[in-house]
Amino acid sequence: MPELPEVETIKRGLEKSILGQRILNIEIRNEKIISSHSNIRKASKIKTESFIRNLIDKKIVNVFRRAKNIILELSDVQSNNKYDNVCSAIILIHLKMTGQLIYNGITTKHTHIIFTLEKGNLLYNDIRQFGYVLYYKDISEAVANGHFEKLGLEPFDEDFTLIYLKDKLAKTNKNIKSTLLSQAIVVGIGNIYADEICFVSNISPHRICKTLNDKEINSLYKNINNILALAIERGGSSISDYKLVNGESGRYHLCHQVYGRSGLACYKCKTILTKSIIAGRSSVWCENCQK
DNA sequence: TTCAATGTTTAGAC
DNA sequence: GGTCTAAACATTGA
Repeated sequence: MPELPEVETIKRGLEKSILGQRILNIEIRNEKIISSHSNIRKASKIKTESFIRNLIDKKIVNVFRRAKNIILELSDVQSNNKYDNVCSAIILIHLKMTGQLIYNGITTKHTHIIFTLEKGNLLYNDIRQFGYVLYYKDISEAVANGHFEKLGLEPFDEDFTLIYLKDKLAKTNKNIKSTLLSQAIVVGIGNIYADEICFVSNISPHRICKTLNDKEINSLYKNINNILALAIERGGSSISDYKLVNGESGRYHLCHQVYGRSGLACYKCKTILTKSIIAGRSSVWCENCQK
């Protein structure tokens, strides 16, 4: 569930709740979460101990988002120098399908990590356990370990221009739905927002990118920005497990035009919405409005 | 009991 | 090399 609007909402929630706090204790209930995917089966006691040793007593000084990743930047607090906020570690978090970061929540059987901070607890919950919470010395170490490798531009980056999108799509021989999901051109769009963006742009999810005309790409470009921005404004879409850091639900799912509406009438033309499987994921669209 | 669910990566086929 | 599909990860709920 967490796509860019949800991850951005969580990032903003973390800024309000945990920024400036020191990590007093860390309880790891599920070691798998702190091992990156390729290392899943190498989880060990040593890994857990070094994870805790590397992070404990440090202060959370920055929260960043890159694509659907959340990065907490930490600094040492041994010195009293208030300017000594040099990054001494990062925590790289990916929520995948069902990860949650909840401040001062109630632990459940799906709570895998508990960070005890000076003023409260931060819980990492994850029903399906696909997500991860990783320690790295710094961003460059994360990059060296293969993170952020095939990511395109951030949709709100000034480099993400109409010209850039046109140029990339003109070279892409696959359909628009799988292209949006791939993160290769623009990051942050998942299954929900891909369907919503295609619908509002009147583009079928099956359309091959290089066949899109100028008018269609203009519309796509505008709607990528508008829909993601509006969804952030509404705190994201809560369709199953997604919650804000304060435990509340988002409100953007109330605005969904097509996601989850297969078999129901199109809000624009009343045609029954169609469901196709594209890139292994369900896609809901209107055969009449989307060409 | 079977199927599908928000993300990402990988393997194999063409 | 490009692109497609299926499968993998683990759990829940319809």
